[in-house]
Amino acid sequence: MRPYDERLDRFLSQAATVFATQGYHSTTMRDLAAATGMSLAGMYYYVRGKEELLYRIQERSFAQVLAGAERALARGGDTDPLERLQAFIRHHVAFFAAHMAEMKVLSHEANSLTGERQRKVSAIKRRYVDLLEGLLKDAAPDEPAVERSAAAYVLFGMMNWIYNWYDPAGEIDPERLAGLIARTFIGGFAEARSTVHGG
Amino acid sequence: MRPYDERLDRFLSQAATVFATQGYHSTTMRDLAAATGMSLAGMYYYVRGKEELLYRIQERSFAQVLAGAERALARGGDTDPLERLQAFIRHHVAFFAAHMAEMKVLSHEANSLTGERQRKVSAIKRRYVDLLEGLLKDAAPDEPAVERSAAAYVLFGMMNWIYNWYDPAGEIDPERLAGLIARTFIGGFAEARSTVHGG
DNA sequence: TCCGAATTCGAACGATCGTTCGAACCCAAT
DNA sequence: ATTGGGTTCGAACGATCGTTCGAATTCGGA
Repeated sequence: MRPYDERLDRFLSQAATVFATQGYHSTTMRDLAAATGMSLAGMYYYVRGKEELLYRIQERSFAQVLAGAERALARGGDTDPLERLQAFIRHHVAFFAAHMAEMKVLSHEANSLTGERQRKVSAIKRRYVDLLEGLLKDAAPDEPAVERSAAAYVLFGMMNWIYNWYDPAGEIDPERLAGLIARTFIGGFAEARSTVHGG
Repeated sequence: MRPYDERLDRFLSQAATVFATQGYHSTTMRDLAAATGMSLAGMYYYVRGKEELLYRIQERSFAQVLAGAERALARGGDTDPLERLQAFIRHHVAFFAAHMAEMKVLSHEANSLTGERQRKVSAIKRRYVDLLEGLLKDAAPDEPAVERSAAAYVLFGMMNWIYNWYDPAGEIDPERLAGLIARTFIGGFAEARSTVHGG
């Protein structure tokens, strides 16, 4: 990897940490200069502007989590729909916990991009949501599409909200949290199915 | 109600809508003036500044949802822990759906306040979280406090995330969504308990 | 050692922000 | 008609923002 790319990567990671802590809009380019040790003008050698910086962070993180999820599903080799669903959840939570800053920026600043950049990130998000909805379709084929879509977002809510409260270094390690969420959703998912259609 | 208070209330509601749409930080006082029909300087007769405007919105919404939850629990008269938990969930989701703008501002701009104002809103939030944790304690007395706290935040994630995707005027009406979330969590909650402690 | 490209940076620009201030306006009571 | 407090507003201020530009610096290959 070229020195330029390494420095860019470091820059993106450091910026993600600042964005996660202060929020995108209240972070100034001067804050980023102070946090990275670069000069104010120097950052513009690596990035066209503040919004492209946010875009690069979001695009990189989303591509990673999407590729990671597909890898986790392929590696598992599972054929049981519920086990595949569980694998997806475990990967998402584990990745989230391991990359809190980037994932917080991805979740919390989802509407901070504009125009073409907004559209590009939304396209990746769509693929990721589709991936989960496909898993839910295999797990509950008789479910109406509307409820399945709602269930997908309910699950994403459980998982993405953790940037608001979870401390990866606290008492609950990421694997335990992933298990808690997976059991809560899958258990409730099965329960809801039998309740909705049976009574 | 005095005309002044009515105009203030209208102002807070309109401002909440703009904050919910554009985000707090990228909303300018000039945007608010245009949306409310007031002049730029005129708004300062009702509010000390932009941050106090956000504070008034958050404080008002949080007080409402907290009081509403306590009322819903008292009115229900339920003694069964699971039914009380369900009543809490139904109220929270229904209130959220009925006041999307304010609740989005409350959820998404939770860290946009500073100093004393931040502390005051956090204090109300603490009371609200404690209320839910108390319900969870009644529903699962043997659960360790750490897991119960995590479960509370997982539930809040399911419920508060809806500002990212839910359309109250869409195919799923609020009651149906509340039912979906309540069944998902309570079903999974029971499932998780038996799984964790049983094997 | 020297050269040219890659990289860094101090200093400044124009734009936009939140806020302020004093005057103007409205309206019920005198 | 006049007063006076409640309410609105045009205009401007100082601060801070993202960005730019040309010069300075660094550094590997000849």
